Amino acid sequence: MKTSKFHIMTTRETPADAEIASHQLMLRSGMIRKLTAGIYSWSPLGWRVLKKVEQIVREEMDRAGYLEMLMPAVQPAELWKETGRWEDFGGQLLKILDRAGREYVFGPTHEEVITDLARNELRSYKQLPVTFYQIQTKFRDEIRPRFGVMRAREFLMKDAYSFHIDEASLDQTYWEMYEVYSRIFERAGLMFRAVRADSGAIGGSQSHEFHVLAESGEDLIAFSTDSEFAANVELAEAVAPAGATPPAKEDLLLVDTPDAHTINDLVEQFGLPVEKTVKTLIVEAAEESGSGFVALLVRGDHVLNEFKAARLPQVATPIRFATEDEIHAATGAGPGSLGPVGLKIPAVVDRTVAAMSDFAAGANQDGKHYFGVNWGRDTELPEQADLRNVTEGDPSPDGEGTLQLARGIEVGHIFQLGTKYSESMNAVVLGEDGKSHVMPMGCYGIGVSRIVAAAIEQNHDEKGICWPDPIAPFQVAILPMNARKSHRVREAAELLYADLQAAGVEVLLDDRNVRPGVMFNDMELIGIPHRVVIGERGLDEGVLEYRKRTDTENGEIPLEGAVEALLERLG
RNA sequence: CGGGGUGUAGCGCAGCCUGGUAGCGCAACUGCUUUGGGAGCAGUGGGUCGGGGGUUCGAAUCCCUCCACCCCGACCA
Repeated sequence: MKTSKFHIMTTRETPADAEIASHQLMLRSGMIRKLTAGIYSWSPLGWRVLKKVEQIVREEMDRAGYLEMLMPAVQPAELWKETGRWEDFGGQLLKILDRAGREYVFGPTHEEVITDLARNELRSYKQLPVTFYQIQTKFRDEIRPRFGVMRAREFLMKDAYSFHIDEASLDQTYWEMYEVYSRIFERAGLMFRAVRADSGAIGGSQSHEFHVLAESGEDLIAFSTDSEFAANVELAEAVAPAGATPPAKEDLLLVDTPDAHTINDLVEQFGLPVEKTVKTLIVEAAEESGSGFVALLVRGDHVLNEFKAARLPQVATPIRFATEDEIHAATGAGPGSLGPVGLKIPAVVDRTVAAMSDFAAGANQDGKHYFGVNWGRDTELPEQADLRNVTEGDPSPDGEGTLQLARGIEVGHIFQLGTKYSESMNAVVLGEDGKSHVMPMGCYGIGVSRIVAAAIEQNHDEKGICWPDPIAPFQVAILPMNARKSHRVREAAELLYADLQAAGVEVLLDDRNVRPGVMFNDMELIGIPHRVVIGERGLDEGVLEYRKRTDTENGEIPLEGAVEALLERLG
């Protein structure tokens, strides 16, 4: 491709409403253009990248023996009413009417359609297991679309669905899919982690999310230094401290702390180590507990995990923090002066807190704290539970290694659905035993368009995008210097261009009559991984200038055999 | 859905408070010069000032209303 024939639409200025790097760079490089909130056009340049990702996904799915198909984007409401999701899916479901006033949805996902197909087509266990997939535009009416195609309303997704005679078969395909997904992200050249996700209300089902690691990720994940363990921070267990609680060394001391209303104040004003402080949070109690409010205690530098807290039988669901007035009424003190000693309401302490000694906490009197608090001696140790978010350095819940934290962008999700849809839609086959069996199902999604944005988040610098080779729109950019004046340069560029194309390389020749700086900046912004500069100077010496996008220094390759030399570098 | 903000040339913005015939930078187009890191000079084109209504001799500017977009939150997991 030549730039003169390929619509390059780079911009120097950053659009005002783009916040994160990938969004800015996709707009500046001209990969996408916004049509309306959360809905984007993909330019010829962007489309090349999207197709690359799509093709990697397709090849790996095909290789695993999964069957590609295409389902309708527009689906009748009846199917969604059958599974109850017409109501349950919520506002993200885009409902549309046809001219006769019949109700439809624009598919945000396709469990209903595929299950309908399966119940009509699948009759015998001999046809199982089978996995169908499609790569298709989905629409979810996000409450707040943002970050460009990262969280768009319309997006490209690969969704797959598997059908089985029993749970064991489902489990087998599930783990197979886990490997397929891992290969896909590896092939795309991305750093990723498979993260165990919440099995949640559905219970017992396996579920993993695949996250591309990037600082701007919306999810915080914890993973072990030494094992495969990885989990969303909100779901990772904070392991109870090993070893016995250190013995008390200090006496209980009531201290005037008129200006200390937060843990920070306490640490700054009294020079206490934050690990020796405890904070007390008051939430509404479950009705049957009859106490009105419950205190939750975590170490000063720890963060209460609302998921974990909400699961406590003592705590009302949904979880609600007490107001300042309620706290006063329940404890006799303000929120900045609460603690376990002399507390009038029931409390639950984090397991880390339970193992602390000689710590500081509010005295339940305004403007006073106790220092040197010890369990048992100064107050009864309340019930213990895992209440906090894990932090970096915590032991891994699986006992191997310690936890590290990283931000991730969810680009894939695999799930053992079980019979949720097959049961409500009566998708059954005859088994070997001659009886009807409801088919357990799995579903497996990959956000194809999101991967493009995630890849940029993970691979960019101050000049622009740094595509991993496998998903770059072009592999090589040829920049002729002053081609207008130099027929030698022009000819050398055309020759190399033709030779690389003949060798099957995707190459972009910048034949625009623009200054070199423009070419350099555009090609770096667009992120083409390999750059060849052709100039009179080099031709005199029989060399071409070569530079990898992520390198900081220029290299040279001999004009003689340049194609072969380049092919080697493309890997 | 609640709160906040913004809509003026393709992009980024000023003008609005204090009403008087719409401007700057970048981009685009033409010509000449220039060509190893976003060129210089000269010239040109481009605007329903988000839409509708009102006040006024006169509205980008003031008032009402609708719409769109952005940010924070809630929701969702």
